[in-house]
Formats: sequence, structure tokens, C-alpha cells
Amino acid sequence: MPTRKSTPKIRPYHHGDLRRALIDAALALVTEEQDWAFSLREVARRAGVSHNAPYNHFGDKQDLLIAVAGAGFEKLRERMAASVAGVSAADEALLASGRAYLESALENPALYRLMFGPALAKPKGGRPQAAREAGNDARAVLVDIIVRGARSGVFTVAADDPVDLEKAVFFAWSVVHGLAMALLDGFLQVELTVDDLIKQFERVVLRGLLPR
Amino acid sequence: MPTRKSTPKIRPYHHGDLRRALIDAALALVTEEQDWAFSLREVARRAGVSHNAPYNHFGDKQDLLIAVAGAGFEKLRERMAASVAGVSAADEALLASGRAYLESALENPALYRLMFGPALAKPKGGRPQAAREAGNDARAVLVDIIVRGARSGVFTVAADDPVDLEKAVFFAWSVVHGLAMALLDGFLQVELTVDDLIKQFERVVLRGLLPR
DNA sequence: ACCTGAACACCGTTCAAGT
DNA sequence: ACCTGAACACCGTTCAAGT
Repeated sequence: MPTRKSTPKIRPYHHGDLRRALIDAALALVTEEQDWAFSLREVARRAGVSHNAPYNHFGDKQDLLIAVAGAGFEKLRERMAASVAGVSAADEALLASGRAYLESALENPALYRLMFGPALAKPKGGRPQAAREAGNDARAVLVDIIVRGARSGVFTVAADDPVDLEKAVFFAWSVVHGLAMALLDGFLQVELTVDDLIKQFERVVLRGLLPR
Repeated sequence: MPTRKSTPKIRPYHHGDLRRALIDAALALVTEEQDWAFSLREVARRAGVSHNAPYNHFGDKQDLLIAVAGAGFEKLRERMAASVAGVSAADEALLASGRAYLESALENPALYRLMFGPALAKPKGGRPQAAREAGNDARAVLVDIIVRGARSGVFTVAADDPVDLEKAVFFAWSVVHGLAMALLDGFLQVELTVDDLIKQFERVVLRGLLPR
């Protein structure tokens, strides 16, 4: 009996993280093509596996896209968290996180659209759960900032009133969200930089949260 | 030679508006499935034609989706225009159009996402032109309102300064856009009605445009 | 447990015809 | 000018095997 060929071949990913590799490949495709109309088989090809290997990790193509959206939310959360790391004043932190948010969206519009696209919106068996949690984690960064501002009295929000708090969070989120989307879609007919947008954000959000 | 069968058979759409029929069928599918992952062949089936008939009217599937988005913008424009028909005060008109906008978005989230989705964003031969024009027409309703408010002195916008005007329009649009999107995506964790949202809109936009 | 190859029904798009 | 049928390469998904 010959010696067993025990030297490990260069077999990528068989260490067990094909799932991650597939998400990365799909994320790269979304980024390159600025759309998510590519085929699942193409993703498998990129990951160097057979076209049905993905089904060991995802129920279907939609599930993979949901996971990509989840990864997008994780990246967004990290970026937002990093932007407020050394910032103690709540109003400054709010602006910094808003800037991080806008920059993230503008860097990868398609990923951003996927994160807020129909994939996550459709119930279909409660599968988007993990991605939704990632979205909530990103949202939590904003909640923290607003709670801090409310406690320190920088914002005119009642820190102990959940409804008031939620309204403020929703309000701030929707304004940056709207700025990002409108910018992405070219609804802006005049030249504005991200800095200008931040000023808009400041003008709008802080005016809504700071004492008059 | 027998008589020519000149009596018109019940042949739907052969009067020439298959294009419109295809757009309607696709619009119905977007509405029903709340997604645009359906096949072009399915659209053709619904319109009662062979699976390649669409290619007489659209370059490809993407082109059809772009046309659907265009139809969505037309409906949005009509609805916004109707909402401000009898309203003379600019600030009231702004609120009314904002309400119309939110209601439209909430009634058909998938159509709304399609209108602001990757299809229109990708250049690919300058084909989305018509749909973009429809979008601009909807936008024009808002421009009119703001110009009116600027001229009548209700809004703190310089009516003769294009940049100031554009900023105000962009600002108002992005806020409703953001409210609609955030609501669609369930980022709101507290119960709010459209009326509550309109109050938010009022609080934010009017505060930004009215004299302090 | 994870991956592969074969298989199936379906799809987007093209092309040569038909009227 | 507009529509159809046949054709092609490709896709999503399933299944029976392989390790």
C-alpha cells in the first residue's frame, strides 16, 4: 500500500468556511456590477466550488443575498462605531456617525440598496432574521448616541420615555437615509459634497433635537 | 374564393398598444409579488403574447423594468399634483404633497423600491432617459410648491437663487424619501401612523423653510 | 457533514420566418 | 411593423451518490 497522500493539496476553503467565501464572492459581485442580478452559479464559480455547493449553506439565492445584506449592515455598524469612538459630546457623535453613514452608502450604492431592498422586506419564512439583527445592531449605535445626548441634556429628548426616544432615533435615521438615497439617485441637481450634506444633516437633525 | 374573414376576432392588444399592456402586466406583477424577480416570459404570458413579442418594444428585461419605474413616477406625479390642486398656501401644499408621497410609497413598497433601485441608476446606454424625465416631472411638483412659497415669502428661500432653491428642494425631497424608506423597512420600532409621519415632516421641513 | 455530477424545468435572447 | 416558433446557452433547484 503506497503512502497516503497526506500532504494537503491547495484546496481553498475546505477548512469549512465556504459559507463566508460565498458571501464574500457575492459581495464582490454586488460591488462590481452594482446590482444583484448575477447568478448563483456565478457566485459558486468565483468561490471555486460546484454550482450546488451553495445549497449546503443557503436555502436559495435569496437567502445568500439576505446574508450579503447582513454583512453590509455589519460593515455599516463597524464604521459608525469607529466614527464615534473618541467622541464624547453627543451632538458631535451624531454628526460623525451621520457622516460615516453617508460615506458608506456613497461608496457602495448597490450594497446599500440591497440592504434596504425587497429581499429583506419579504417575510417568506422568517429567514432574514440574522440580517435584521445586524441592521438593529447598526441602529443601536445611533440609539446609544441619542440616549447619551438625552441623559446629558444635550438633546431635547426624554431619556426615560421610550416612545420619545424611538421617535428621535427614527427621525435621525430617516433623515440621513433620505439624504443618502436622494444623493444616490441623482435627485440633487446642484453640486453638493458630503460635507455639504453633513451640514444639511446638522441643520435638520440638530435643529430637531437641540433646545430651541 | 370564399368571403374574406373580415370580422375582427377578439384579438387583444393587436390594436397596437402591446407596449402599454406589457408595462401594465409587469406593474401588476411587481405589485402582487412585491419584487421584480419575475421572468420576462411571465410578463409576456400575462399579456397573452409569445415570449419574444416584448423584444419588439423593449431592448431587454431591464428596459421593461425601467419603463415600469417610469410609470410609477407618472402615478406619483399625478397623485402629488392632485393633492395640491386646490391648496393655495405653499406650506399647506408642501404638507399635502408630502402626505401624497408617503401614501403612494406605503401602498406599493416594491414599486417604490424599483423606482429608486439599481435599474435606473445604471447608465448602460442612456436608456433610462424617459423614466428619469418622469421622475423629474414628479420632482417639478415639489419645485413649483417651493418656488411659490419662496415668492410669497412663506418660505425662507431666495426665489431668485437657483442654488438656494435646489437645496431646499433636495432637502424637502430627501426628508420625505427618508421617512418613507425607513417606514417601509420597519426601522420604526414604535407605532406611528401616516399622520404622525406628516407631523414629523411638518416639524422637520417647515422648521427648515419657515422663518425662525 | 459537506461536496459533486447528472438531470429537469425554466429563462433571456437571437434568428429566420410569417403576416 | 409587429408577431411567432425553433433554437441556444444558461440558470435555479433537486436528487442520488460520493468522501
